Amino acid sequence: MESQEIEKLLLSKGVKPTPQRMVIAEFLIHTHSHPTAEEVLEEVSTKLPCALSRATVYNTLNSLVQAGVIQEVFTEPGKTRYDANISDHHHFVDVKSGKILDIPGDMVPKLQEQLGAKFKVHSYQITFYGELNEQ
Amino acid sequence: MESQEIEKLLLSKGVKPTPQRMVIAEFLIHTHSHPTAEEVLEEVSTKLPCALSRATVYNTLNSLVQAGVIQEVFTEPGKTRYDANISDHHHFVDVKSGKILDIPGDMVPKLQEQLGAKFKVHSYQITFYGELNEQ
DNA sequence: TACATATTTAGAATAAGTCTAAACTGAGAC
DNA sequence: GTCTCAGTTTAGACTTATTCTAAATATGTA
Ligand SMILES: [Mn+2]
Ligand SMILES: [Mn+2]
Ligand SMILES: [Zn+2]
Ligand SMILES: [Zn+2]
Repeated sequence: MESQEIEKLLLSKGVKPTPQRMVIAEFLIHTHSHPTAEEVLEEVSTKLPCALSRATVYNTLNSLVQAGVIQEVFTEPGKTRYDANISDHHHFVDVKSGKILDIPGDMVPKLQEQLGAKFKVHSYQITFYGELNEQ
Repeated sequence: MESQEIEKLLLSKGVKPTPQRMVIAEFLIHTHSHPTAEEVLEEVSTKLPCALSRATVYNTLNSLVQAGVIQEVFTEPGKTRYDANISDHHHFVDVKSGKILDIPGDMVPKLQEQLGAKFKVHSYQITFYGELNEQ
């Protein structure tokens, strides 16, 4: 995605595209690594001429979640990860490498209607733990 | 479950049933509330004639997870919850009350085989977020 | 009893995340 | 062009969940 498209995306979601927000959003949109806030800070601060504070990283991540530009991913205790892929998808944790891969929503059956009348499901999240097979 | 059964359970899993471990295991086995470590400490320390330290609560919870007597449940960032229900099941978070309910595994289709040859799934966890309907 | 080992303890340390109050920025109003 | 003000960023303090540490206790065995 081009920088200009990202700028338009933020504007369309009501987030003012400041330089700090732009570089964080660009990083998230261009990676598939599901980084933590700390990883975002490390990666992004090198690409910036000026300093970038921890508070701004957290503020920006929370704003982008709020605005629906990115989502939080919980796969392990004590750490929140961030994901610019907001399409219908789930996650596969390779327990060997710790890598987190996207599993498209259509690779699993739809579960929205499975729980009957008692539960009104807004959303659901499947986390798979396992190993990537060779090749 | 009787106290003696719980004692046998711990012994069978190689966990020595000390008084602290017993009272923590009993509390977890008798609740459906998916408590945090802090909640376990609060609840259990009132039932004990002596003091119970935070470290022992965390050590015991980790030992019980290790031994397969209980499992960790991640439904929100920054908090680990504990669950003595180790049967095949998933979780429903009522976003109004915050309550976490068990969803038996057979209420959703089996997903083990869905991901094809590339992924070897050891386990998976579905978290539903939504509302409980009336009645 | 004596010794070794496992367990528990209080409190220090760490790490993720939030809050605060001051400094900075940029878009109008004049 | 300066003034003003709301919004943003900042460094660092703070909070909270969890782990670590080193000393004290309990347990099991010889
Ligand atoms: Mn992608
Ligand atoms: Mn039950
Ligand atoms: Zn993803
Ligand atoms: Zn459960």
